[in-house]
Amino acid sequence: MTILIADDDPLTLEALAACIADEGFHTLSAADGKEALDLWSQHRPQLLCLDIMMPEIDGFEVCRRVRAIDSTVPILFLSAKNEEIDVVVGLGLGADDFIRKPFTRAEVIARIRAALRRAHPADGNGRRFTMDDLAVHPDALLARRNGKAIELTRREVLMLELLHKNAGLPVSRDRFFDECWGLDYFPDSRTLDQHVLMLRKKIEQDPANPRIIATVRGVGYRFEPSP
Amino acid sequence: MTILIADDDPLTLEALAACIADEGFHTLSAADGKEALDLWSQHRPQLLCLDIMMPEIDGFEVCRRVRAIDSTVPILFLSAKNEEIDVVVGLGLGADDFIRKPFTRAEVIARIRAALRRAHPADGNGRRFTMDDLAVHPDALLARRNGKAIELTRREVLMLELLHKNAGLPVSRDRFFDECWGLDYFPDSRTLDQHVLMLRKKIEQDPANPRIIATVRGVGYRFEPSP
DNA sequence: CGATCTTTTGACGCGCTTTTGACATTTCAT
DNA sequence: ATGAAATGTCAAAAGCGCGTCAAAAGATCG
Repeated sequence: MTILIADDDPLTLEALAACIADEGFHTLSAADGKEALDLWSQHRPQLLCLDIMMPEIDGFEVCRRVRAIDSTVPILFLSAKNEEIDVVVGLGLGADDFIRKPFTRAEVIARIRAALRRAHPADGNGRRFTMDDLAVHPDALLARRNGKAIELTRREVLMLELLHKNAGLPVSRDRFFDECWGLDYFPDSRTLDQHVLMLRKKIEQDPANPRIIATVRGVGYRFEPSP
Repeated sequence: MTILIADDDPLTLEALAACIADEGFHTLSAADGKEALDLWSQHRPQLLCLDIMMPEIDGFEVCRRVRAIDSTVPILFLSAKNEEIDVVVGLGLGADDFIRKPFTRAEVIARIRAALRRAHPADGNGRRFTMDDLAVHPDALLARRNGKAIELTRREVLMLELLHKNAGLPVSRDRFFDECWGLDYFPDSRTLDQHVLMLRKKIEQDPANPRIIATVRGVGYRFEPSP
């Protein structure tokens, strides 16, 4: 698996390359947009991490030209400012994610892996877990009971994964928000309940008597595996 | 659980300490890098929140020196409004997260909890204590006798924890209110008795002859472990 | 742009938890 | 034994968390 990194600051470039290489990926390093395009056309890496601000050809332009030829390869942007992120979204460049500076090692790796999973669902096809008689395929956004498929949304899958990871223990409402939404997200009202409601309607045999997602009043919810 | 905070601005330091202490953590406050290092080596807190800009020894340097000895303790950085953070430093230093000023109370707490979860994945899972033949799982809001689950409310769990912490000693009614309700709470009437009544009904084999929660007339209640 | 799916929000009601006050019972000092 | 203070008990009231629905807002895709 090869990853192309482009950044005009040599120190950042080197640090990023080291940290990505540590995880077992091959890395290609480009110091500007032109070099990035050259390396891309020569090696066709499986993922690109582009700094936005680069001399001559900036990250946006690299993205545009790559997208003209390959509309599926995952492209992540590195950005220092919030305005830049807005631009990424606004331009509809087909960016897959952005990583805000300053970033931590763990965050970079996590976002790269997530983007790769989305791009190559086949690699994760084996990934699945069960909750009682429900088989959940997180990458396919699907669950199955008795072979019958149940479609799930991304957030629903995240919630099920979190519950499954903590089988037998209650997961607090705060943790749901932290891990399924984001550390800086604090919704006002009945958002979480609403998602639980939808989930129960989809995955419970009898949504009025939930057996997979139990309420723990004053705390949150719990998945209690059947014996 | 002890958290070290370092910031050279006394107002920020105090505000942070207050909001972290409110969540039930112990806090150590340092006004500069040197003090932070001293406190760290004396107390070995479980997490560090470091301001980056500090006189003499800055946050990065504190991190470097701590990391030289402990490579796993979570370290979060506080970064001022428009401060550009050195990406390379962040990547190389093993920073666990960055909190940008101005931050909200909820965000700080969420990031601290997330970092602690990553560092101690199993914490809370095994938390339990026994009171005679009753096994109490405080995080699950559950107690078990002979494998049979007894559901508890949060307040009931707090009361049992307090009694267990003071096994063999009477706990005054005032202390119950201080530790299970709040320091500024003074109920009018039979609130505490009522809760003891409910607890006994739930957890005593014979609620009329309580063996776990004994009354200490004129003082409060006591848990006397069986020999 | 509009169509559709997902997510968020506000209003409302139910039921569990907590609080309260009336009254019964126990305990201890006199 | 007797009365006062402390605690036990009960049932009703108050408070609050959660479930539910419908509608708005936002995202996604052609």
